[in-house]
Order: sequence, then structure tokens, then C-alpha cells
Amino acid sequence: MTTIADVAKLAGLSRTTVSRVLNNHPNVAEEKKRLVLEAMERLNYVPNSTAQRLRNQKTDTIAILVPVLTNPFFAYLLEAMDTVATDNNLQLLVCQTRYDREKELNFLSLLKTKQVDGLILTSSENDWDIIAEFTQYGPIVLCNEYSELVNVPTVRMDNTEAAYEAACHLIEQGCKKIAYSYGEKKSSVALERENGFRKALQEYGLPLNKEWIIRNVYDMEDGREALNYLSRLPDKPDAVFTGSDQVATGMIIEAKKQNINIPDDLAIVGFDDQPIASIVEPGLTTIAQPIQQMGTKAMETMIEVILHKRNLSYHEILLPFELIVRDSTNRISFN
Amino acid sequence: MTTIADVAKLAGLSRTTVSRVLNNHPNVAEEKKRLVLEAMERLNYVPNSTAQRLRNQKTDTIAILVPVLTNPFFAYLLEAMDTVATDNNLQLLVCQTRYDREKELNFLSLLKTKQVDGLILTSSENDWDIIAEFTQYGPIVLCNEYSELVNVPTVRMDNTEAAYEAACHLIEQGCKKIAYSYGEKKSSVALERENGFRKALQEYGLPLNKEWIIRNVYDMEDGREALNYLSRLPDKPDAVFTGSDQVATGMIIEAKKQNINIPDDLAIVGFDDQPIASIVEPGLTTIAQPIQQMGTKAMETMIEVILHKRNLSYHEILLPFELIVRDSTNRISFN
DNA sequence: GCGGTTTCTGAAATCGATTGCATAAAACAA
DNA sequence: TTGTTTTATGCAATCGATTTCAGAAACCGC
Repeated sequence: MTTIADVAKLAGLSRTTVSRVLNNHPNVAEEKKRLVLEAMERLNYVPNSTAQRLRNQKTDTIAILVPVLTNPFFAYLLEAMDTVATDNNLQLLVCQTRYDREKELNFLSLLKTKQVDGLILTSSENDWDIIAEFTQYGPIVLCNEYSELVNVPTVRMDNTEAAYEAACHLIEQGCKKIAYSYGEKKSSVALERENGFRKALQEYGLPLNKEWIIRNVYDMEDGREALNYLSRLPDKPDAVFTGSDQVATGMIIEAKKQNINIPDDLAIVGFDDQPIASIVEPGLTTIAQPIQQMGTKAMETMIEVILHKRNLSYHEILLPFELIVRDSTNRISFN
Repeated sequence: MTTIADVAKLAGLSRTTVSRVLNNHPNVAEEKKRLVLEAMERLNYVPNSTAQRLRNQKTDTIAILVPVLTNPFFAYLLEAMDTVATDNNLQLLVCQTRYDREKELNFLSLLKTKQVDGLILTSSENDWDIIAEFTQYGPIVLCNEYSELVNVPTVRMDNTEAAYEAACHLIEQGCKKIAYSYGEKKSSVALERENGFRKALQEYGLPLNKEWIIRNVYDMEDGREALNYLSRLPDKPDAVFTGSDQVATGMIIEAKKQNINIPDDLAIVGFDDQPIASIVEPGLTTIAQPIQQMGTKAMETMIEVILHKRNLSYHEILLPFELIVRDSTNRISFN
């Protein structure tokens, strides 16, 4: 491996001067600069970034914790973050927690061991007081998931309000028996949505049968199974509000197989407004999340904290959602 | 920041001894060991991994280059690699090239600057002679994409044979005018598939109308547009072989909207056997890629090279595919 | 008690960069 | 010419770990 010392020797100069050339320090004579550049060229020299990291005490790397990469929501979120990071010469260390508490802790330790300059959490498995512990080792930004218990910048959407609006929409379409499905039990996102959902039911004086709540539903296949479950209930719901478009799509497809009419027999609302929502038949009513904005803002906030040393403790950015009405809930004509 | 020197001072010992405790060196007296552990505990000490990397000359990090994270094929591939890597205490640096030559070169430089111990390529934008240049800086493994021009271990599937088999299947179903869609023009994967496809047509003496070849088709939306295009052609195909299940699904959904019967008017074959293939109606005939195996084997090969210093220059692992026949091509009764 | 092993421990070098400080050389002013 | 400022360069310390080497201490057998 060729080091800065090799370059210095070949150029007949000191390591200091070579380093100065490398970092565009002004006080280097043109002639010497040329010598150094020539030597670097000839030796095919590239600085060792581990050494630079140690000396400069920064890694230019941000860790992003996501539960799984195969969930499109997180894939798109990452894509948005990646764009901003790349533009600012930062690397992304993508960490899959797989909804595992232990793994999450290991990744949080990246801050402790100084392997990253900052860390963005998009979901969380551990209690907030445990996570708060890590803020002393480096900046943490919350994106999507949130908690006012941990004093860090947060970029998110109002899931309570979104779920409330979705439920109201179903109720206004004449639905009276609305089922609810979600993934993670502990996540703030799921809790908020459930709160919003319950609030709407309460306001309209509608009941929530315990059998209509389905947990641990993540993908299309889970959606199919969930629909099977619902369609076998003695007291069937006439609508279902799901945690993701994937799940909703699985339900639609299974419903069609069973000749359950959507939206007349069962109205369905998804979440995320992923491409599939507008492609599936009937079109899926859903909550459009500002995924790109969320990712972008979260990374920008991180950069603000790291590069500009700004201290933005609890600084919440609340992004707007939009209820996209399509045919999967279009029962107006049947009221 | 607490360093090994702080621990040494508090424990009343030298840095050497602390380091020995850290690395489980056998020759440390129990009593001293206890002192060191106590000091580490009290100072909440964690070794700085940048310093360790510099000293140990390894990063325990592998870079994985993928075009985009939002393509499920790559998301699942990454997931498989991540599992193996995590089990071997390796970190993954996920790098999105976005099909950009310049970005890919920057990521390849991670090897030069010693930021990673190895690099896995799952696609490639640059010419092979350029990529070959980088093999001198660290181990490269090819996964999915391949080339016999660059002398590195390769894990892949026989795309030629897979496409050939898919095309033969369509032909045996009575299709005579088969369209072909794919994404990346330059990729070895696309080239192989096209070769296999053409070989089948040739053997059966079938024509390939230029208008039936569609480029740059990646996702569901592209699939919809592609179907629109095909259905407006004066000389319409009676089957289409696509590059991914996403694209095929987009086609199926659009075809249904236009009352084009699948498979009778148009038989469709996808690629990958993603979850959606068995969920969509009609079920999608597709080539099941051993995605998990590919990711696993690729990472295992990398580990073999790095951890065990094995030198596996051109060592090709060819994994089996499977043609999964579903209703989207089931025209037997109509022959 | 004495030579020979074995077990512990620490000083100092090392990994490959950057930077504070000192100094030499050049430029400038009087 | 002499004194002052500016520019250019390098020595050596530093970042935080690991490891070689040498010496001290403990143990063993006779």
C-alpha cells in the first residue's frame, strides 16, 4: 500500500507538504505542488480514509436504522435520504433491525464506537429511555417513528389525524362495521393510527368489535390471510382500514377471488399510496405519505446538526398527508 | 471521549494490559483483568473502531453495489446478504449506483481508499476492463451480473437458459408472436435473456418483430404503459416475456382494464417469482430466481476470500432456476 | 538456594493521515 | 543595509488502538 510517506519521498518533500496539497492548503508553491501531484499520479496514491477518520475525528457516515429493506415504504425512504446524503458527500450505512431489540442496540452502538457521525431511526424496538441514553454519543434524528420522551429532532406525519380522516371517510361512505389491521404493536406509528381510528368511531358512536382488529399484518400474503379470516367471521365488517397498501392489495385480490364486492360488500383503505394503489383494480383509497419529503427533511436535519454544529434538540417537523380517494371506498351511490 | 489510556490510568495499569483484556489475550492475571473490566465499566468505555481499523488494517465492512433499493429483486438480495454478513460480524455498506457510471466508479473507489474489505457487484455500468482495474485493491465478487472478462468469483443464474425455457413454454402453449421487454440495455443479464429468447424463437422458426421489443421497462407503471403500447400495434403479439414480475403485473392489470383476456389474447411470463406473482389474478407464470441462495452464496464466497484469505479467482457458482407455470400462460385447452 | 521455564507486564513502535509550532526564505519598507 | 512582514517548509506530536520485544516476577525441580 502506498502511503503519504511514499509520495513525500518520491517528491523529495515532507509529508506535511503532501498533506497540504491534498487538502488544498494555500501556502504551497506551485512548483512543489506539481511535484507532489506527479508523485501521487505515478504511485497511484489514494489517501487511506481510515487514517483520515481517526485524525479528523469524523467518519462522514450516517447510519439509518430500518426494520426491513423489503418493505417498500422504507426502501423509498432510504432512497430519498440517500439522494440528500450523496449530494453532501456523506455515506449511508443501512442497518436492518428486523424488528429485533438486540440488533437495534448493536446498531445504536455505532454511535458509541464512533463508526458513524449520526444515526437516523425510522422505527424502534427499544424503550425510549434506553434510546435516549445514546444521544450522548452522537446526534440522533427520528424519522417516521416518534416520541416526545426522547429529546431529538423529529420528522414525521400526523398519523393520528391521518387515521382519523381515513376512518371518517369510511363512515361517511356508510360503513358501520370497520375492521382495523396493523403491523408492529409497539410502534408509535401504529399506536397513533389506532388512536385516530378509535376517535373517529367514538365520535360517530360506532362499535369496535375486538374480532375486527388484526395484528402482525405486513405484506400481501398477510393481507390475503387477513381477508380470509375476516370473511369467515360470523359478524363480518363492511370496511377495513389497513396499515399498508401491500396488505390492502392482498385483501382486494383475495376478496375478488371470493366474489366479495369491493367496495359494496367491503370497503378498503390502504396506507402509503404506493404505486400499486393506483394500479390495482379497483383503485385503492389510501393515505399518501410524504415519503420523499420525510426522508429528505430527516437527512437535511441531520446535516444541519452535523455539518453546521447546530443544536436542534426537540425540533419537530410535521409533514402533511393526503387522503387519496379511489374506487375501493366509493360507495356514494349505494347510500 | 474516553480512550484506552483513561482506562489504563484508572486501573493503574498500562494500555497494553487493557488492550490484552479487550482482546482476550491469555496472559493476563485474573486480578488485573478484574481491575481493567471495572475501570472500563466505570468509564463506560468502548473502543474506538476507527483506531482499531487503522491498526488492524481491516474494516469488517463489505460494500454492496445495487442499482436501486426500490427494486424488490435487489432488496431481497440485500436481505439475504445481510443475514450472512451479520452472522459473521461484518457490516454492509449499501451503495445505490442508480444506473450511473460515475457513481459506480466512486463506490468502486471504496476499495482503493480501504474503506471496505471487499465489494460485491450486483449490476454494473462500466466496462469490464475498468472494473478489472479495481481488483488489485481488494476482493470483488460478482452476483447476478457476470462477465468472464473479469477474473473474479461469480454467483449467478443461467439467464440464457431461463429465458430459453420461458420462451419455449410460451411457444408450446401455442403462442406465435411473442414480445419481449427488459430494463437495462447493457447488462449481461438482459443480454443473456435476449439471447435465450431469440434462440427459442429461432429453433421454432418464429419471427421477432422489432416493434415487439420494449426497452427501459422497470416497474408496474412501465408495465402498464408497455401494454398500452403493445395493444395499439397493428400487428399485436399474442404473448409477452418480461424482465420482472413488477412489469408483468402492471401489464396484467392494464390488460384486464382493456378486457384483453389473459392468457387467451395475451399470455404473459414474468421473472423473479416475487410474492405478487402468486397473488395477482390470473397467477403469473414466471422464472423463480434463487435470490436468497444467490445473496447467501455471494456473501459466503466473499467471506471465504476475506476471512480465510482464500484466493478464488474465477470461480463460478451457477444456481438453478425454475419455471413456475401459473394461469397467465395456461392456454393448453385452447390449442 | 540456584538455574531454567513459564507467566505477566509495560515501554515504545506502529498503522496513515493532519496540524501547531518553529524556522528559513522571500518580499517589502524605511 | 537593516528590520519587519509574508510565504513556504518540515519536525514532531497527535488521533486511539495493537503488538513486538525485553525485562520482572513467579514457579519448578533438584
